[in-house]
Amino acid sequence: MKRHTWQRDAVRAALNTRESFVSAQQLHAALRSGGSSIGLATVYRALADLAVEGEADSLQQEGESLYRACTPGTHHHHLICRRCGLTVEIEADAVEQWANSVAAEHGFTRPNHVVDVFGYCAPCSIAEAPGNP
Amino acid sequence: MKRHTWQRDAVRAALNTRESFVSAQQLHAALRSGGSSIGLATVYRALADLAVEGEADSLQQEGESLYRACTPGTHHHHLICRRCGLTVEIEADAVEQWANSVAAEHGFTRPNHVVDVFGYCAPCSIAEAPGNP
DNA sequence: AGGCTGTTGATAACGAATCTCATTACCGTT
DNA sequence: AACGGTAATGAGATTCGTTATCAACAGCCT
Repeated sequence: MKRHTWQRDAVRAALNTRESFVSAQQLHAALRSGGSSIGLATVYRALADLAVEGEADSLQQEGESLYRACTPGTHHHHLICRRCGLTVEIEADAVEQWANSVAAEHGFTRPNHVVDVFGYCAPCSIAEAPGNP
Repeated sequence: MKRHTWQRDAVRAALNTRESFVSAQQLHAALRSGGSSIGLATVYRALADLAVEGEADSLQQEGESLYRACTPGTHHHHLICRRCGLTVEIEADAVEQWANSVAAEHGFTRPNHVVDVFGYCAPCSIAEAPGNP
């Protein structure tokens, strides 16, 4: 049976204050520096649970898992700034259908897909323009 | 200046014999058990180079990097069997354009994208059918 | 052949993530 | 309100993929 703890709430709350993907370690550090005594393992467990329950999205980058709060119940993808991490949720019905049909064409069943778009957001495009180190 | 060594060739050759994604460690083990004395670090370096030069594709799964030989010079994505790893290269012009336009719509520049489709290939669909453990 | 220098490989070091297990505290029951 | 079982916690140890170190080696140019 599943229990309600202040630690889970703290992780969920901390995740909701951000609009970019963060690692478990970053979140743990932020919570600790905010005065919490939460443990690292608990942050990992809470994030994994949130991802399973559909309250958070996760992606892997450079060998670590990043998490972000998401609007539950909707299937969506992400547009992510490679520089500052700013993330926008995007819908892509056309891509969903393409993925399903390309899988079917090759005899694949139970299709899943990973679709993420990376780039430089408007502010970061200016900041990192050629000649602006 | 870049030098030509038998180790790089061995890694490239080993990669070309496979049509699924493999980890650096798997490749290293295969090469060693094939009589080679190549070092693990060298396999990592060779794979990283091949990926940069466009001779290999890479993806991250469960915290490790997997590599696969690819047809150089073409931009493509992958349809990957979650059970046996069988991989098919797929073209997706429509998805490229969608990615570019969705990035532009939100003011993002220099768009990249990660698009991979996972599923069960035909043989594995049968092997893992509900009721076939 | 000689020498410069990029490459190799055994090992150490690193870091993210997980496991262990004694302790804590949530929550339905009484 | 006290109880008790039991899921959750957290400090530390552990695992495992990957990278750094550095002396020895070997490719390539002259």
